Amino acid sequence: MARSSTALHEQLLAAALRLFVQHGFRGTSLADIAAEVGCSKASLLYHFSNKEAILGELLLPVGKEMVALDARLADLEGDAAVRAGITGLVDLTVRFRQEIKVLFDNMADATALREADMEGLDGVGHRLVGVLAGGSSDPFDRVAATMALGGMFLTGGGQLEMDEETLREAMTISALRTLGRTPG
Amino acid sequence: MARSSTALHEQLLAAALRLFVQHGFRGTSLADIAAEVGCSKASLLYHFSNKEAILGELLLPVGKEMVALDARLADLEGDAAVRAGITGLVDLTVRFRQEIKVLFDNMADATALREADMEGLDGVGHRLVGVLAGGSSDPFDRVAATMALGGMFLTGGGQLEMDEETLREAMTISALRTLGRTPG
DNA sequence: AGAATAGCTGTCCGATCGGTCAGATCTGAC
DNA sequence: GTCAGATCTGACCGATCGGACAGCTATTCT
Repeated sequence: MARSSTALHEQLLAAALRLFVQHGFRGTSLADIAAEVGCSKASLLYHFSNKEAILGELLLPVGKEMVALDARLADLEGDAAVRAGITGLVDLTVRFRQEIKVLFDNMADATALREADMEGLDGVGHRLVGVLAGGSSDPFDRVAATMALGGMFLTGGGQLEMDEETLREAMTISALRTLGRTPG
Repeated sequence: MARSSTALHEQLLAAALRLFVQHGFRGTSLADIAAEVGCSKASLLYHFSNKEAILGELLLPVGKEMVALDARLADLEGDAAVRAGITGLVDLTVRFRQEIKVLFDNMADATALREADMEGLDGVGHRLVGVLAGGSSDPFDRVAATMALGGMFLTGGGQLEMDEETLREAMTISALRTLGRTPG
């Protein structure tokens, strides 16, 4: 077979993601990942320089998109910012269900992300809460914003099996409600 | 000093909780916990038969109260069940902020809980979603319920520093909104 | 055909981890 | 004082982990 090597690389990534979601980063050994795809541990370390590199390659796309969303929201204000924030977060959540769970579980371990150009990722959580709270620093608004944000992440990471369209709509409307805003 | 031994026992529990929240169960070593309170690893293992026993002693109270809440809700129906569910969850979340985070991070590892009389804990999450969804199996309702539930757990586990009364009120109202219900 | 390169593996290593154990120290009861 | 039991500790052990390395194989290029 011609490009079976590249195939293995992505098989390993998929297996790692699966195992990281199930057992956590620290709860998954290199041997586990290798065994999942039926290759040797040494072969795994041929494709990835070390364990953190797997995590990095897995989370870099999500991280980049979160930072991009964050930057996009910085130009907006008030109601427009809140709605754009929810739309963007719902989109991210639906597209990267498992990755987001892994990302937030292992934020502290993901040194690889910070060693990339991802320093911007650190404060993104707090800034998103700020946006969803409509810029308000009122405790009530911030709790609502944190709940909307947390709920989306947990719903996305959860094993809810339903068609993407319904999930998007349900998450959007529920989040708007949590923030005390009417849909539309 | 008289009962310094009992004091050490609880110092160890507090240190373990702190470290489990920060670095996770697997990311915390027995040596870390012992060092945090300045005693030897062997002394730690004198107070707790093994690492899981620490987790168990830390999570058993929360687990019991979650099962108790679950049982209490089983007798209710409709709107009353939803509101009692939210009240109960808010109460639990406020009282056991950190423990809940640890509980959900390490549900799979917490064999100790299942070895206690806590088998009832397994399905409690799904049942609570069912209650908050008002018994409905509509996908929309279940997403909203999951978001309200997830939001509360994440808000509670988060490091939001605010007075307990405000937090209770904000969480209750936000959760009711998420579920499309009017407060009061 | 032969060289070179990429892909893959078995084997080994140092570090760390959870846990054991025999013994030191301390305490209160008599 | 001394005895018993509780508390605490240093030293040690087997297992596991992340990672290094030298070599095997197959493909591709000249």
